[in-house]
Amino acid sequence: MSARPDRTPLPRDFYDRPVLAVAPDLLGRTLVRRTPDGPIELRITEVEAYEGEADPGSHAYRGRTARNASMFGPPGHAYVYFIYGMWFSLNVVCGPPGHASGVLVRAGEITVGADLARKRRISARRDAELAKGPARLAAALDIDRSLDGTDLCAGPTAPLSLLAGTPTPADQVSVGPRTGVGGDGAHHPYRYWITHDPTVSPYRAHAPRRRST
DNA sequence: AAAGGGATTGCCT
DNA sequence: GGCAATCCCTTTT
Repeated sequence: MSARPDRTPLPRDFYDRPVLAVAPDLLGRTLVRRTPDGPIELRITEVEAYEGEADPGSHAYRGRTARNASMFGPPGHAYVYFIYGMWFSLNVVCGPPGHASGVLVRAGEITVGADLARKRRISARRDAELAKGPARLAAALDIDRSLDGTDLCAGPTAPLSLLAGTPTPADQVSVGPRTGVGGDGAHHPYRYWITHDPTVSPYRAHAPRRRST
């Protein structure tokens, strides 16, 4: 028999570690989004690590701005950013204060409130597509910039929390290069997912860039 | 299954 | 001004 998911919030010190330790440890954890209509819960199946100011692929690379301020704050908080004119994505801030590292939550399985998620994800054909990809995940859970900076360790009245859930054994975790980042960083073990999980987003190589005229 | 282009706003140089 | 940690639809294999 499998153990029931642990409903205890992950403690602050869970996040106060190097991002490459935190990222794979987030797989299988439970993200809870509390909406006026009811809770939506998601089991995390895919994540990507961003190593702060030293990482060319990170939003923190060019230093602190109003947009990325949450990444420079204390660990265990959300960093939500707006991208491509229409989408939001959720990051979990980790590492000691000032490191500005975080984990992009890329995909997951909706375990509670699929009916609520589906209202915001009309185009999803199957339940596995509800949160397959970072912007889809944010849409399914009704996450936008108003949740930027949310304390993920807070109690059951918080709009967004991260519970211990069920950690994923190392032999069920796959590792690969990040999407969209070339050069040296491409070889680092930055992207983690639960092997063979149907909710993991398909790998896409870096899109070839078109020349401007 | 894979690949390409359009959508659409905010941010940084 | 140009691009961005993307998605979705269409076209092609």
